[in-house]
Amino acid sequence: MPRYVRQLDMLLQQGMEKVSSRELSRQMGLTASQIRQDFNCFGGFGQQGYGYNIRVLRDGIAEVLSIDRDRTVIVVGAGNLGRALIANFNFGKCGCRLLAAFDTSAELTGREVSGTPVLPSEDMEEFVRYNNVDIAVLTLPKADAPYTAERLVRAGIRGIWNFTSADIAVYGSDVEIETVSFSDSLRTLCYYLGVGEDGEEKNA
Amino acid sequence: MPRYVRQLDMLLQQGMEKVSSRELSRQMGLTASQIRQDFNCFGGFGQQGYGYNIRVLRDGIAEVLSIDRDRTVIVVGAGNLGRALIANFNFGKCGCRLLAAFDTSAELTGREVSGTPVLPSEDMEEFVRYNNVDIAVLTLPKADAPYTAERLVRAGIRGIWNFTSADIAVYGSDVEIETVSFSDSLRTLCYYLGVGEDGEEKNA
DNA sequence: TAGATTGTTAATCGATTAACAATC
DNA sequence: TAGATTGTTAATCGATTAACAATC
Repeated sequence: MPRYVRQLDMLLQQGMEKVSSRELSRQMGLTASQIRQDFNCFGGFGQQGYGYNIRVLRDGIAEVLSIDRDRTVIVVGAGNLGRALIANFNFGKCGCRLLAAFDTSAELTGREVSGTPVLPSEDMEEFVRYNNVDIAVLTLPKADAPYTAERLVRAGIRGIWNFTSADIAVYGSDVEIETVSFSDSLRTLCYYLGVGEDGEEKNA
Repeated sequence: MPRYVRQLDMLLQQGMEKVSSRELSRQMGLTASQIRQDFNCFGGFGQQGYGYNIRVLRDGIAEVLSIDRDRTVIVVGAGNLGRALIANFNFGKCGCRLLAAFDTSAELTGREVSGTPVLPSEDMEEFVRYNNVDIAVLTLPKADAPYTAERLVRAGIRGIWNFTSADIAVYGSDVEIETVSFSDSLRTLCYYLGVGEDGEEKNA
């Protein structure tokens, strides 16, 4: 579903105003049928004989998906990955506002990265409580992840965007966890490479 | 599917030898039924009344998925994200071998990052051809992605692991593309946060 | 033999597709 | 009116689940 938002954003950027299910189907590799059905679940945004107004549709989906709700975010771990996200990732595009980053290293704290302050890890809980932070981005060493996640949950975090390969279990609390698994993704790619090599099915 | 490999690897690391479908189902949040069915597609690895030998099962799945085939990899773009992957991501775990990184910046080229040489972008095509590189990791600015992808494809790359938000279209060639979309992932997280807030369905 | 757990079939469920009437 | 394109229903397909006999 988020793919729709992404694609529609892209079309908006290109200055397009309307799009038909058929056109989108070509762009996204889905059936027109499926797209119409999906959009219809969200309530009727289309107009027969015309198509969909991209702006209206995009905001409608974002609304249903509760994107664009101005979530507050902190990055925990200002290593290469953390800094990459701070500097290059557009949090605003997802309705999120990055408030600060945290790190344990004295070398990093006190500085700013692309306008985002890097604060000492000790202040994290207080910051989360005081600023009512919604989401924590975990970009720290795997070993520190479970412990840090626990601290965040206790401080009242609502969602964890987990970039470590540690699997974060948060029993009992209703904190949402979204894990970005690089190895799953790379393995998927390797799998398709393999399929391409063999003649589809078996071929010892 | 790659999740199975990841979970089994984890169990191996913990020194476990066997696992039952029921146990795995609890760990992974799936039905035991589903797991048995999945594993059966790969050929019978289990033993009634005993369970599955983790080692045998893991290698069996990896075999079918054509993981562990010793793919060669280069990282294209040695910015924060590229360096984060070079330094922290375990390519070997996915059956991949990182050969080199490439960048346009003279400041970076010639150096090494965690033992991986960073080479000038001009040499990329030759390197890909000469070393028969399978996979290119795109961790460069979005604007440079399409052009660079084209160069790689012409040089004979077989798969692209795309970390940019550009969508890489490779018409005509059979190059596999796997895109890691941070914004899709974050939006998914935001969506679930929203669902948690409302009383499930409608609740204006 | 008794207990555990798989392999496999049949039943259920949901998602995708095809088709077409409704309507702009 | 004619053309385009949606909204929506019905048909198809595949994936998930439940159940149980086979067997270690």
